[in-house]
Amino acid sequence: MPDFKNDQYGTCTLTVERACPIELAMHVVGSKWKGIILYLLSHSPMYYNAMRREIPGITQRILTLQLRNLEVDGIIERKETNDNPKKVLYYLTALGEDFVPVLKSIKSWGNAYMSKQ
Amino acid sequence: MPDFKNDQYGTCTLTVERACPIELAMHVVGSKWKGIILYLLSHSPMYYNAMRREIPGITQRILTLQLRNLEVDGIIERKETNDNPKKVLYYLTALGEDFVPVLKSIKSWGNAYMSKQ
DNA sequence: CAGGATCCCAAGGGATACTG
DNA sequence: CAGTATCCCTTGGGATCCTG
Repeated sequence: MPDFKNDQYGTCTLTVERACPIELAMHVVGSKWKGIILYLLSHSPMYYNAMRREIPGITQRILTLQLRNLEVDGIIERKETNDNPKKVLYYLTALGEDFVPVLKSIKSWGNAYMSKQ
Repeated sequence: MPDFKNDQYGTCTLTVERACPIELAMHVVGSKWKGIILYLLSHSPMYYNAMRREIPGITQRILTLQLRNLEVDGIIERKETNDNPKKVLYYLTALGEDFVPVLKSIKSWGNAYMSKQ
């Protein structure tokens, strides 16, 4: 888990709220790829390469990086199998599952947005 | 309005969906400050400097930049008064209003996240 | 009051090659 | 299969000063 006492979120100065749940949420999930990754995992746990195939534009480095970030932030977990070659399964934590409804509302708004262009 | 035919969202290659409403939504609102800005505007229209005061960490350049982006993307609108010196009022469009429930769910998840640290 | 202009920096992201 | 290792580049964001 990250140490929020020692980063920007520990000393958030926004006056409308005593803290910044929105900025915090944006920090955790608001990158180019995290939304898609979480959307995939909201349907079922997935192995690394399966995820890669479902997100054609992403590179291995970036996918691994984003997965690590989500893991550190407690949104997902990874589990290695004993197979050879080994496989790594990624899945949502309880916190990650809690985010699924948020993701759904983001998705439906995105769809409405696209239809209005 | 941006020309989505000529950017990445026009040729999105994600296979799970024919298009990427989530990536699109993240693109539109997923920056460090946009969430806060929209949250403020969800309560009431605001003048430029009032917004600045409510978001202490932001610089003028960045605030203006984010407001311009949101305006181009059709999420907010700006209206100048005839006062001297002039004032500029920012407020949500219908599309922006549609995003408010999304923002609320993001906020409540963020609060839950913070309480679990 | 609501910005524009300039300069600068760090982070996120991308391309490619390699490996236990 | 699931990553590392390098190298590079663009973008978001920040600091400071100036203005109609």
